[in-house]
Amino acid sequence: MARDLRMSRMLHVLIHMDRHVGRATSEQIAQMISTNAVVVRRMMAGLRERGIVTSEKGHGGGWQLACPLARISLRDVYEAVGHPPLFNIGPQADHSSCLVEQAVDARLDATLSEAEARLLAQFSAITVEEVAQDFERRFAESGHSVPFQWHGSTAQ
Amino acid sequence: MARDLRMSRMLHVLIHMDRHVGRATSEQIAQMISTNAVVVRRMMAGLRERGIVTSEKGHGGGWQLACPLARISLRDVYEAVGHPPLFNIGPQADHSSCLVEQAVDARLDATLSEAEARLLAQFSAITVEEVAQDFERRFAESGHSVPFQWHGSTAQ
DNA sequence: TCATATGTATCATTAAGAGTTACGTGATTC
DNA sequence: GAATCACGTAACTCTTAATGATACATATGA
Repeated sequence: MARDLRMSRMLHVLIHMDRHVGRATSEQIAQMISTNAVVVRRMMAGLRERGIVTSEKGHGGGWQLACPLARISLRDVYEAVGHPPLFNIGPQADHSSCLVEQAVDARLDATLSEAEARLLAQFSAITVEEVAQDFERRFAESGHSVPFQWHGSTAQ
Repeated sequence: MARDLRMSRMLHVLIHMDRHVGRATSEQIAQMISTNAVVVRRMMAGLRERGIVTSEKGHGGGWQLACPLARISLRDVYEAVGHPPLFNIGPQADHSSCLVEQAVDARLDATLSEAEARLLAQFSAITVEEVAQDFERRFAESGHSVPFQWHGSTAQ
């Protein structure tokens, strides 16, 4: 597919959850981001392992934030969804016996690694709360009457 | 597929071509990078348009460097192979009416755009000649008797 | 005129994310 | 304790983009 959407989608979900009363089911979350409940559980599993969200089974179950958005960085979310490869370009994974190819791969790897480190540092410096505030500004400018646009069915 | 290999492969090819006497056919180049001659022509077309290489048809034809490696930056090569998307992560391409999603996408796009600009600046600052010198160092340390490891059949 | 090599359209293959179905397990409600 | 709800997860299919392969046209040189 085009590219990995998990980080973007999880940020979207986390901010909605922060404004969501009580628990949200996988089905409700799936409707927020226009996808399937199984896809949601797959993504959320990584966040649960890191203590960002909790899940409960059975009646009244679902997902809930386990910490304030101010304590979650974009880096945390990136790692939680499985730290997918950042770049779409780069050398082949396997090693060649050709010294030219080795030199090219090494130089490209080094350049990309440096860029990756810088980008991850940026992610570390941005909290989900900051992004939520971006949304608040947009909302204030829009003049809507609800704190966010709720796509799915009403909360439990 | 895993990721876009064109930039890496083209760098590999350009350095080989710089050490190659006369013209190299698509078939010979394809063997250098273990692929198909048509794939090579597809990649090289972009380089020809930018004046990096020239091509000749018929007997004795093939590809030839049109300028010294010192005049070609990694950025030039990146653009020549069609500037493929740099990142494997990011928001969905289409726009949503959800203000939360808009805020997330905008913040992510901004962060990635900044990272992209920095990486492209890095690419602009590195010439293919520098990478060729990386190879020369590796070669000197390896103690081989030929200036590079030629994978294909002997040159014309 | 024939062999050679590029130019290109068209289709097949491949890899990874995303989507879907099916079924198991635990928790709540009745 | 039976039914229902919701997560947990395995095992598929679908989609997309890069890559690989085939076929054929065109141009060039021997």
